[in-house]
Amino acid sequence: MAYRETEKMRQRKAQARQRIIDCTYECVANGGFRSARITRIAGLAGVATGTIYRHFESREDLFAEIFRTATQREVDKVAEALTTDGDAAVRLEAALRQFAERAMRGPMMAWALIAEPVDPKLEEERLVYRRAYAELFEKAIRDGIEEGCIPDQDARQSSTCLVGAIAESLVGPLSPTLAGQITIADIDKNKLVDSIIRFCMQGLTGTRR
Amino acid sequence: MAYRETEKMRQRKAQARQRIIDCTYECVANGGFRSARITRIAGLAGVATGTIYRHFESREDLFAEIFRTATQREVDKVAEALTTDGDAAVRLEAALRQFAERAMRGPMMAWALIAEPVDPKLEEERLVYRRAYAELFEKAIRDGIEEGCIPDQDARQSSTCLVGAIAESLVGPLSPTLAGQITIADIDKNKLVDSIIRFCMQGLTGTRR
DNA sequence: ATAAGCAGTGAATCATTATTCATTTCTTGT
DNA sequence: ACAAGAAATGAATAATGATTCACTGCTTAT
Repeated sequence: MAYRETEKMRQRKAQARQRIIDCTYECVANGGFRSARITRIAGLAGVATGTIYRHFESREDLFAEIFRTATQREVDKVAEALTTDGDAAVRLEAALRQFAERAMRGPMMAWALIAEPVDPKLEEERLVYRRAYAELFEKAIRDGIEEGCIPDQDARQSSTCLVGAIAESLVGPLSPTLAGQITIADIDKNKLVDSIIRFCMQGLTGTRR
Repeated sequence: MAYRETEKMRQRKAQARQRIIDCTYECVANGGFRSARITRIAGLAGVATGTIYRHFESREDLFAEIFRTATQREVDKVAEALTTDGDAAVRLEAALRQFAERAMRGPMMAWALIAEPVDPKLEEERLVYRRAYAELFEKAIRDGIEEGCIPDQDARQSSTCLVGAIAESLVGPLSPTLAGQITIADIDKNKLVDSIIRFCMQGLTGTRR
């Protein structure tokens, strides 16, 4: 035996893997999953197409990993927003705002995660992702019910409605035919986010403000 | 000139075309667009694959037509529900209920129309379709604002939220991996529809009931 | 009956990309 | 320096289904 995997090699491989991930992320953030061809990713990462398959089982697998990573990043941000000061209703509002605003800041990636037509395997990941958001919201709603700042309701159902209302409201503005071509003014973005949130908070609290 | 298209022939062609449409509809209602292969549709309709192309430009075109037909049927039903007696809020509630209940009655078709990943051209049709719903709701909301039974708000934005909240709430229960395998009891369906609608109506009116 | 022209046919073609794998290049321990 | 293995390569392959088109067979008007 002459060759034995060494630390240096392990690192080099890890780097290549990371480079592939980064380049895939970039491709997706640029044109969605559909347009992210293996050859293009390989080219960007400076490896041969075959090399991709030494690091990932398949294209779907690679995409699933990107999806999870990107998702986790977003979900974490929303979770973080839920830790701000204030009662549960205030925290929820902050979280909803975080969700919507981040989506508008990276529209193509948001579209890819929320609405782009994808293969069944990725679609499953997407359901997990939407569930993750819904669960965060659900928890906050329950807290609010306990605190008394949100009236009693089916927290799970309401959280699902929240995710749907936001996602639907964003799909139009995020659609890649529009995004990039039309630049949505910041003031419009704010108005959009505000009105989404008003609807959502009313839906939750049954209270106008 | 010896052959001239006659009424009989025109009808026969129209029949073939209709048969193709019907069979495509059936395929889609059974397994969504993705699984509706041209060969299968042709087989069901009792024509050769080539014949499909004498009636439709392409698969996408055929699908677009099915999509529009199926959509129109649904939108009409919702529009009809909006003509019932009562104030705008009551009418809206009836419409939302119609939307949700019909979706649960034909889950696979509903999924195909609402959530199935489809090609870009169909995706465009889908946006039109969602817009159509949103516009109906929007009109009703404006009516409600005038009547005074719904508080002043961005009707367009609210209508979008309504569509999103309902669609999202249904996606889980409609998902084809579940639908057909798990049979949702009628009582659960009713509960689901009720809680979706409660959220939506609160979101609109800012009033608990 | 016949010829002209259209409708129907379905096997063969095409297009698109992900994936493979025989070959080459690089690493390592002796 | 060398042999043993591992990693990288990328041209060739595979798989999938939509679409085509040269041909067959009806319909029609005379």
